Amino acid sequence: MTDQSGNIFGDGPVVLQVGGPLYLQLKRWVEDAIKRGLIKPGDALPSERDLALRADVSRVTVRKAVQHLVQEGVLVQRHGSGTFVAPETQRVEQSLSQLTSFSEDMARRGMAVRARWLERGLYLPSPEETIILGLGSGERVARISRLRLTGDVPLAIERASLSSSVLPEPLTIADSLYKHLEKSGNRPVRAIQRIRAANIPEDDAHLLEVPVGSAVLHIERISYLATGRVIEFTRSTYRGDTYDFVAELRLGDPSNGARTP
Amino acid sequence: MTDQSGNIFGDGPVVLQVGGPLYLQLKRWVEDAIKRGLIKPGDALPSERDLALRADVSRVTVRKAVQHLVQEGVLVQRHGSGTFVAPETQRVEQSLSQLTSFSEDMARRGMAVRARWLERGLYLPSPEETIILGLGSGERVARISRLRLTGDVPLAIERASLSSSVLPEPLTIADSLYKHLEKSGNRPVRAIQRIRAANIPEDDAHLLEVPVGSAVLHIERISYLATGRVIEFTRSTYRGDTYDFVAELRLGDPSNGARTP
DNA sequence: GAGTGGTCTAGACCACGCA
DNA sequence: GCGTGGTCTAGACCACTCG
Repeated sequence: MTDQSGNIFGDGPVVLQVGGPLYLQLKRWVEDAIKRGLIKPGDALPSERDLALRADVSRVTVRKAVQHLVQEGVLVQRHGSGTFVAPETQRVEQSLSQLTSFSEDMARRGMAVRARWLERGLYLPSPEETIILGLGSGERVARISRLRLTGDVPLAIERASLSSSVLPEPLTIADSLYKHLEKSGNRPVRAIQRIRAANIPEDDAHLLEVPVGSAVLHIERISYLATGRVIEFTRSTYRGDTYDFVAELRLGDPSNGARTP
Repeated sequence: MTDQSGNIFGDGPVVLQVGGPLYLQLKRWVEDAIKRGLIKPGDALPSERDLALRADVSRVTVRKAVQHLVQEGVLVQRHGSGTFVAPETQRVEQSLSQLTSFSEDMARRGMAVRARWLERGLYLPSPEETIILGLGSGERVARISRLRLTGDVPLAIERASLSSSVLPEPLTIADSLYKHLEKSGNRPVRAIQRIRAANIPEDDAHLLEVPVGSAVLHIERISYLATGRVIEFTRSTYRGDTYDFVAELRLGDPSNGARTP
C-alpha cells in the first residue's frame, strides 16, 4: 500500500506554490518538507531525476534549488550516493578574551581532539612574516600548519609562523604549541585577534570537508611576550557550522583600543 | 587595429589550460587575467555570450565559472548591465572588548553612517524573547530592526529586542539606542557576545546587497545592567567582506576582560 | 531597441558508490 | 551494473539597464 522504499515524500507529484523562479519555489518546498518533519536529518532526498519528473521541471532546475540548500548547509550531497538532509551539528564555543591554545581549550572541556600535520619546518620567510615577526635578515621562519579534528570531523585549519630563534626545531613539537613555548619561557601573554567571515576557497574546503563557498571564520592572531615582542603569527580558518566565538564586553576604558604597539 | 571598445581581453579566442572541468579552467583563466592586471577592479568582463563564444564552451558553463567568482567576491554582476571585477573594499574594524553601540563606534572614527528602519514597535514576544529578557506574562517586547549603512553601502542588519518596560515607546528613538537608554539610566555595562560565520539567506542578502550565500558574521548579544538584569537581546548580521572584529586576549583570569598592561 | 544577465529546457555522457 | 550526482550543450524566452 504505502511506498516504504526510501521515498520519504511518497511518490505523488510535487506541488509547488506559485511565485518567483521555479528553482526558488522548489527550494521552499524542500525547506518546508524538512520543517514539517516529513524528512529528517540523515534521510535521503529523492534523486534529482525523480524530483525533476515529479515537480515537472528540468533536472538543471532541480540542481539549482538543491545547490542553494547545500550552500546554506541544509543538505549535503555525496557523489554516486545521493542527497541527504544535513545532520545537526553540535557547536563549539571559544572564549575571545582568554588566551588559550586550541588543544588546551578542548582538553578543558573534555573533547577528544586530534591534529593532522599539514606542514612543519623551517622556511624562507615571506615579506609579511619578516615584518610582523621582526625577523633579522637571513633568519628563517618556523611554520606549523595543522588540521584540527574532533573524532573524524575537521574543525579548523591553523597555520602558525614563528621566528626560528623561538622555535628552532619545529619537528619536536609533540602536541600543544603553547606548552612547548612555555618550556622555553616563550609563552605569549597577550594577543590581538582579527576575526572575519569569508567564503571558503576550494583547497581549504576539501581539508575541512565542507562545500566550496561555505562560510568560515578567518582569524588572524598576533601574539606577544610580556616584553612586547611578537612571538607568533597565526592564520586560522574555522568551520562556520561548528564554531562559536564568545566574547564578554565591558563598558568604559577601551584599555588599549586593541591596537598594535 | 586594436579593439578599444571596452573589451579588455582583446578579441582573440580564450585559451584554457588543460585539466579538470571546463568551468574551473575558465574560472582560473579569469582569476589569472585579474591577477596579471589585464583587467582591474571596476572593469567590465566581456559578456557571458562573448566569453562562451571565445572559450568555445556553452553559456551555462561560463555562468557556472562566473557564479563561483561572484560567490567568492571576485566579481559582481548587475542585471541588465554587465559583469564587473569587484572593487576593493575598505574593511571596518570593531573592538570585541569594549561595549559600544554601532553609531557611537562609527562616529568615533569619523564615518558617516545612516540607518534605515526595518521594523520598530511593540509586539507579542516570542518564547525565546520571553525567556532571555525575563518578561512578565502579558508583557510586550519592543523590537528595533535597522539596516546600517555608510553612504550607500549597507554594512549590517541589527535586530534588537528589549522589554517594553525599558523602552515603552520605541518610536521615539532618534539615533543611538544606547544614548536613548542612557537617558533613562538603563545603559548596559556588560554584554556576552556570540559570534559565528554563516552563509547569508536570500532575504538578508537583498538587504545587504550581497550575493545569496555570501559569508557573513552572525552576532548574538545579550546585554546586562549593573544590576545583572538582562536589558537587550540583539541579533546582528554583518557583511563578511567589509567587517573585521578585533579582540585583545590576555592570559589568565577570564572573568575580567582586559586590564593592566 | 540593443545588449546584458536570469531562468529554463531536454538530452547527453562521465565519475563515483554500492550491492 | 545500476543508480546517483557532476558536467556540458544548444537554444529559448524573460527582465533589466541604458543610450
